[in-house]
Amino acid sequence: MLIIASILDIARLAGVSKTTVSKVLNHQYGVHEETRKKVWQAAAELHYTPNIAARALVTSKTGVIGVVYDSFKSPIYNELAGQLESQAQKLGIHLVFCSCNQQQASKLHYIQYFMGGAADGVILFGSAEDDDPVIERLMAVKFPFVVIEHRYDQLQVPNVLVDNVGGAKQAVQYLYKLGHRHIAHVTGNLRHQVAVDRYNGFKEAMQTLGLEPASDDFIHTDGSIGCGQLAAQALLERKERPTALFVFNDLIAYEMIDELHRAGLRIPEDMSVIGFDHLVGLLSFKPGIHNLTSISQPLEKMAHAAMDMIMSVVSGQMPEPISQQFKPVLQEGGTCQKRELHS
Amino acid sequence: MLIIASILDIARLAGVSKTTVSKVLNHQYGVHEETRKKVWQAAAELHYTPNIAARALVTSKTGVIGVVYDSFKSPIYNELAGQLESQAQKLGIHLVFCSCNQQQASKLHYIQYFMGGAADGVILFGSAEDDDPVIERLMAVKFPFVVIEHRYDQLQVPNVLVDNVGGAKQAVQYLYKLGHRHIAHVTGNLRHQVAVDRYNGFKEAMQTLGLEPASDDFIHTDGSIGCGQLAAQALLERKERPTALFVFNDLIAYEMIDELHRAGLRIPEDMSVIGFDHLVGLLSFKPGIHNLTSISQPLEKMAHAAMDMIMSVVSGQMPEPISQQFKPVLQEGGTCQKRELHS
DNA sequence: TTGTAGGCGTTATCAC
DNA sequence: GTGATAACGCCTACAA
Repeated sequence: MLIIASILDIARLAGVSKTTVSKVLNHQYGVHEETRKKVWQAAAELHYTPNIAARALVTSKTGVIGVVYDSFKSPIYNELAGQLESQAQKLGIHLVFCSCNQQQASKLHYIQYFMGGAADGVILFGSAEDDDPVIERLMAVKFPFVVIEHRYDQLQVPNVLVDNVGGAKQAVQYLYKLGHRHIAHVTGNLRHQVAVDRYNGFKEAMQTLGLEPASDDFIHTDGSIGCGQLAAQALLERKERPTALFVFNDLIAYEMIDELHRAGLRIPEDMSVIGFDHLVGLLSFKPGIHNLTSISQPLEKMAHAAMDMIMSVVSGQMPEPISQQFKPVLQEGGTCQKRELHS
Repeated sequence: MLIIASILDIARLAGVSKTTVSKVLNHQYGVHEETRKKVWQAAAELHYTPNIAARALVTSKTGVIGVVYDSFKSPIYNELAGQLESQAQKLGIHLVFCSCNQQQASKLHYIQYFMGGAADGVILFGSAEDDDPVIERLMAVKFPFVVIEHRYDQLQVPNVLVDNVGGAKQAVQYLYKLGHRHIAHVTGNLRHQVAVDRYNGFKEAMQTLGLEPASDDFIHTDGSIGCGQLAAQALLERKERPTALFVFNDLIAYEMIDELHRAGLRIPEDMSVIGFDHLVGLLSFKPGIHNLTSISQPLEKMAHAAMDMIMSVVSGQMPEPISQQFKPVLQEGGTCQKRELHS
């Protein structure tokens, strides 16, 4: 039922051979002006659409890079998507995105789809701990890929990431300078490398400062929507509360602030809160009570680096350096407050 | 350099023919148990990845539906993406998303990519007025597609949409019942059908109620980030202000509220505001001062309908009905207030 | 300047 | 149960 015309159809209509049509459609050299016109006219008339499957089959190039997400739900991913798009547009290549909705099987399927000729390379986004089979697979067949957010210390994997450990340390040091001594950490899903890194950064910074967080100064979440409410409730139940919170990311921080607020706590008077990601700019259109203090990621630079990397991997050379780490920056908002030390 | 194994490689390693390998990998019937085992083992050993380009070439089926956005920037699109993903997962098919960043040329390229064998059909998202060449193209070659948000009264185009005219009318009637008589409308980008429909709905409802909006009761925006600030400033400059605003969408409404607030106006005491899209649920993690009153779209139902439609179009039959319209629902928040009539 | 022929990796038809 | 062989639509030597 589909009436997509092929080169052969054009050739017949224009009264020339397939080769000539192909030449006109691509290289455009060594063809008579007359013939060329006829071919273009026939192509237009037939609404010719090149079959990229067939073309990819013979050239093994599609001009497309696939991007695989864990989920479309996180605003930070969306922001990065926009940045990647801009870069891609400049480079004249095209990006297609997909989300595996946290399902590993689905992720593998998409990878296969891309490996099997739908893309020249993939950008993997996220740091789920069970990503390893996917990475192994890609490495085994030497399919071009770049990872964003995950960290591979052993393997030679092209990746761009943010120094999450350092970012967490910055947060702790900042709170310390403000006079806070009892600081709690609300973790993300520790099955993701990002969450582990921020967790470790927190612990290290605390130890360096001579502070020993108690076990209940770690409030664990799974990073899902609504987990901030639960975390806040857990916090509220304690008799002795910390004076400051370093929260895995802004989403959770906002959720917690909302819940703490509801319970009558004032931010930052009763509790200082610092997040991660610095989504405040992104959400500026929604006027909030609080302008969250947060650690920001240089998304534009990261997108740029990731695109450069994938392009060079696709063209056959390992990027130099193979891994790029970016420094996050603390952005002061209005959710942290100085604290007198004689508390 | 890529070392992706083919069926031929497996055949050699397993000591059988290509045909047999193909049978094992797909149909799984009429092959000896012994042989089957050998083939699977060889496939695993070689990290076999089917070449979907080649497969698509002969079967003209990919199991993938392409989704084309105007932009990744709008939160409502993301929400819908999530819904579509859920539906697709249930149906066992895969979705890849791309955004043309408002560039028509880019959109055409993606369409060609999908038409040329990367997908079995496409879902088009948005209602830019210059989409027509894309639609024409798809119709000319009878490539399966479904449109969300655009409205085609003349053409037989499979589409799902929200009754934007009706939604706008609801908003006006609601404000009228609250006692408002001087109502202004902040438009979206009128080059998009959605914006035009809401604009028309507003005008019709006003006329029906015997209210005649002045020309400066229409504040025009292009729908871009930051346009709400400008709209609010335009509003503030006027000597005689309306008592209520019907705003094209929630983003703009939030931006305006923010700006009006800054200028000392209280919402809803000094100005009632109603938006469209009902993003409040989506942004619930960021505690705001205001819980916006808004017209909500039944995104889940729409995603469901769109997926059903594209599946039936792909399988060769026109969906019945060819167009599905959904009713938006007014969700009361805290940004609209009763107004005494003796103003 | 133009045309012929071969092959990319897969599936499908039809012999053996 | 198994294996040749012919497409699918395209590109690209190489030949005319």
